[in-house]
Amino acid sequence: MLSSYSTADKVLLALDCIIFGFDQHQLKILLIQRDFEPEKGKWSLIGGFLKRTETLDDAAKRILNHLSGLDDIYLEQLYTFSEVDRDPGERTLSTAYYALINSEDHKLLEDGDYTAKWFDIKEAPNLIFDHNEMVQKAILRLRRRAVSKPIGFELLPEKFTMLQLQKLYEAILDVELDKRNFINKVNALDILVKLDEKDMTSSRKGSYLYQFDKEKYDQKIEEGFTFKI
Amino acid sequence: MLSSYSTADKVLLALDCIIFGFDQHQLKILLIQRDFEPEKGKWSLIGGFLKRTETLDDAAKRILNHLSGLDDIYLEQLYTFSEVDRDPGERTLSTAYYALINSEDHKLLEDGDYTAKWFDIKEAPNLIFDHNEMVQKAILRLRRRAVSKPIGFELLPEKFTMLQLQKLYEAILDVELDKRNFINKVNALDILVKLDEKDMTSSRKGSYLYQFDKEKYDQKIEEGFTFKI
DNA sequence: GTTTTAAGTGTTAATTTCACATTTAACAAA
DNA sequence: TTTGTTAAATGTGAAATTAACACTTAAAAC
Repeated sequence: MLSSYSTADKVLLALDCIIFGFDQHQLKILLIQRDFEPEKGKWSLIGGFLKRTETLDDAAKRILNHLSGLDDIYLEQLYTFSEVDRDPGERTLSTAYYALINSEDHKLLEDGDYTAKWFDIKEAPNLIFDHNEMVQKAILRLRRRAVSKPIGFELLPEKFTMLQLQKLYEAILDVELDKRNFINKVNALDILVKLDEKDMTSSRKGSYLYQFDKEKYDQKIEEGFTFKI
Repeated sequence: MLSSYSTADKVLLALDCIIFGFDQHQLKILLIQRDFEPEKGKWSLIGGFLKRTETLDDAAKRILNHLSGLDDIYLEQLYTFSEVDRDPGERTLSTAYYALINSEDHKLLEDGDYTAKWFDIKEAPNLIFDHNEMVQKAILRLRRRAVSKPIGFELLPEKFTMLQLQKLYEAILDVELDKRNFINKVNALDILVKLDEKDMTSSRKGSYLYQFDKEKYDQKIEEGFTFKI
């Protein structure tokens, strides 16, 4: 027998964001140290509660916008966590989202409620509630997505070198890649524009900068192309 | 500023199940015709509301058990749908799950509240709310999962022929596969047991029955094996 | 014993992936 | 202005995987 609306229980629905960044070496996540109860002083994901008048995507955007001032952040819903006692306060479910931001370009906003800090995904502190589990799930999802969708570029500055792109994929996939094979593969995709501009910070010779060509990518997708790294 | 528990809104959380079956030819989904309001008479997924004392997985199992009497059904959380006006009744979010059941072995239970019926995924009627979207997402998820995890067997009887397995994958992936290549690939996985028993219903010669060997699969996974069809 | 029907089986070509080392551009130092 | 230094740029061949493809066999029906 299906429950009717009237007899069904209402619950609090929270939303937690795993915010990924990349610092040219390691994949990072942004965590906050809570200045409020419960679990004051502990590290956690950035989160908030869903409002009656917004979708989960809206709520995720709102929370990220509040943190960063940005509203063009890559976001994807991950999973809804529902253990009965996951939050010791009240019966609360939480839908986790993950976000990809270019941590170089984007300064984070200050907020009296918390201090935010980037952590290497391999060196993150223990988190409250089920947030560790959320992070693990997000890493796995990011790994699967990054090889089948061109979302990695969200973590890089608009212009990047091939080596940066390679290091990014190495960090996401937690593997070492061969330079020539990687470049050959990326070039074969034919979705990057090689600029006339060089990044001179890393060597005397300088290395060419590239840009993701979204229009070209979209067109190729229409023609049946599949992205695969 | 993060919302505190006290000011946060509570919402109804529904749960809808996309129940997949396979009839030797086509991938099917189980739908019900609602005998109750709202949307009485229309087709919809099987669903219910989350109770305060259960997890989403629990709720999904409860709903499926009520329908089928079974409690060993393959289940996976799909996505949480949250459009503000997705349910015209009350502000309701819905977490969609998909389930795989062997529709031959398992008789469905009767229920006064609705009539349940199997539909080819390609011939399903229009559904209420955002249920069409849920089904589409479930099909895509099933496609991705079925090639990387041995979940297809959940849709087959315990003993099956190679042709049945091939037809199943053809139905899931919506492609035609080459018989010899498919068998070679499956045999190379080395996770099936070939029985001494034949299915004589389909030909004079009869075709050998196979069984999925879960222990062997689990052991191979531990040794670093990856399933891939 | 002949026919019928679906089951069962293997090889080759094509493509993709992987491993691997030398040359080049730009600046710095002599 | 030559030489040294450093990271960037570049291609090929072997190995593995995937894709294409057609004939033989077992069992029952007649």
